Amino acid sequence: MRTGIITSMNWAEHAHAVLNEAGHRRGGARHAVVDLLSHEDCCLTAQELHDRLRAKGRPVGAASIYRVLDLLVEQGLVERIDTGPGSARFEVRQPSGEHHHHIVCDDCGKVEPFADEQLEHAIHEAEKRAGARAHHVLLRGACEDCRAA
Amino acid sequence: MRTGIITSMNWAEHAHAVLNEAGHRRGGARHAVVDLLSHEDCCLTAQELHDRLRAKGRPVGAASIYRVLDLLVEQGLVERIDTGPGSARFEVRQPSGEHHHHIVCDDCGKVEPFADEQLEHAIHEAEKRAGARAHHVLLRGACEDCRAA
DNA sequence: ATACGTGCAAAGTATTTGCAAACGG
DNA sequence: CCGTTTGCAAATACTTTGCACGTAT
Repeated sequence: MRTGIITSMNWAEHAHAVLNEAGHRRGGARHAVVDLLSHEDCCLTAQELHDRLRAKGRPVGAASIYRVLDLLVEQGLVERIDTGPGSARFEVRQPSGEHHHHIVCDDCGKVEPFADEQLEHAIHEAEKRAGARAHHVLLRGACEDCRAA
Repeated sequence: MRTGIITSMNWAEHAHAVLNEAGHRRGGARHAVVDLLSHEDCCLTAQELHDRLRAKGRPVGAASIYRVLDLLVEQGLVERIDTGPGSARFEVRQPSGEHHHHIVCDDCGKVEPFADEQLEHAIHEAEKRAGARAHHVLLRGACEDCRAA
């Protein structure tokens, strides 16, 4: 996925525009979360967002992180992905619809992105048949690190 | 899915056999949970199990339910499915590998099963390519009830 | 008899909510 | 200025753990 940087700016702009449109103001916490998310290529947990923002010297209260994420999910700007117990993950939704799925390591819990053209096609067909409008696939298996160990 | 009743007995037997094999004794709580699960066609939350067992007049402590479920997942007898925040869902895993996926209603949160032959095929291909050994698909969209409303 | 299973209650996490202060437009 | 956003702390919801007792083998 080499498009992260290129589209990040677009997504951040897009996100602020949508929020503005919906009558939301641009506060510091929200800006920080949107900015951080826009530079990520794969999903993060609320905790990871919290930690990274603090590390960046722009700490944001946990509650605000959850509130901002809720808002973003509600506006369709972010996808919520439940990869297992303990914590939900959040990832930017490109307006183009371009996206990937995830493979979770059974052993260490690491989450990695993967994309598959054919699978995507089959899912869109299934979506139509079922009358759904979004989807997500989770694969499970040992990651390279754990396979080696 | 018309096979629920027919295979339930087999699965319950299978489950007890596997647990026995692994050196586990057959206590009351475990039996009650296995029995209930075996009669279900779709996934239940721990809370739902708790409630239904109580309603059946065979109350089981919440802790035991979680412990039994952990054990069943560990032995590959049950699949854990995270459909959203709040609670994980659990569903029997047929030894045959036969299974379905789920569609979650954006509105009311209801979870319904769906199966798709072609999709299943595409996923198996993707699994091979990614080196995974299990998968699960979640679709999202309004359910019939909510579409009507 | 003895180790595993169970239930209760206490402890942990992740997330949500109430509220007063800070802030954007 | 006024309503939104934020951060803190308290509250909640779900799940796990510690421990004493019950029970299967």
